[in-house]
Amino acid sequence: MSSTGPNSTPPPETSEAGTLDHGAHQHLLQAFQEQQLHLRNQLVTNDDLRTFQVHGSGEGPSPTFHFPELRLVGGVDISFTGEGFGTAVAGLVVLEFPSMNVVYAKFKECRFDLPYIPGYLAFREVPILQGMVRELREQAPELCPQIVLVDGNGVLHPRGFGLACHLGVVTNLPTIGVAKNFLQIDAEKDLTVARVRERMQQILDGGGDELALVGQSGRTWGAAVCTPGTTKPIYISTGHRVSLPTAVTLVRECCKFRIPEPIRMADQLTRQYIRNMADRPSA
DNA sequence: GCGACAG
DNA sequence: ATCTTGTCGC
Repeated sequence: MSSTGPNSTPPPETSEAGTLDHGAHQHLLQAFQEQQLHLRNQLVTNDDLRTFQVHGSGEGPSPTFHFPELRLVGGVDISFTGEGFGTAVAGLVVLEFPSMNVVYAKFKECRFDLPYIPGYLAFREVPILQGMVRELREQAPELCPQIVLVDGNGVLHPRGFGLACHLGVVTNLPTIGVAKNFLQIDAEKDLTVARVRERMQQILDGGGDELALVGQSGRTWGAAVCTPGTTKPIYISTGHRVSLPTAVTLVRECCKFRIPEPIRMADQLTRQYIRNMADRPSA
């Protein structure tokens, strides 16, 4: 092929743990994109009324006021062990709503062949998480969550189909995306990290705590929310079978700290599992 | 070429 | 994501 001269000939081999060769996986990413475009047609953006039916009509701040039918909320997270860049542990937890008591927690060791690429998080994480949801349904169907909070974005994503959407569609479970950092969307040039931070500060100064993430196109991608006592927002977006207003309300009601409990527990317990793993190397 | 970059 | 204990403060 034509490129540079025969002098600076690039080495043919690159595969090995930690080597990020986007070119070598270009075809896989393209296939993955096409798969996503099909799945995206199945995305549901309105509320699942059985889960989110509103109780009463408009007064009295009760913890369960908005979601009288909601009992179980799930949370998923994947933590890395440090032993090789592809070695990780995935966690799926289920909490009781609104007590936020953990009633189910499962972990699974796994390895990744492909690197993390912004915009393609689902490519790595969906397979393992989908398997864990299937296992839960088989082993303890009575503990299957009515909705799952995912550590990553929903429609707040370059192709409008982040990890939360993807996991929601393939499992047919309602999902909400909760990201700890803002992912810029190429098409919305005005929605940059700096601008969002700036506008969020204005909201805070005005006594508010929530910023609608509306791009120049007019589309609402999600919301930046500073949960009580925090200045650094979390970025909430719809995954599947839920509306943004409902997603924001539910996430708020799951927050004891900055990160909603289901995700915080999934993260915390997964790390704990990794620590205990080191003591017992006997496989 | 440069910047941006969920976990 | 991860390297990392104690510590300053409401």
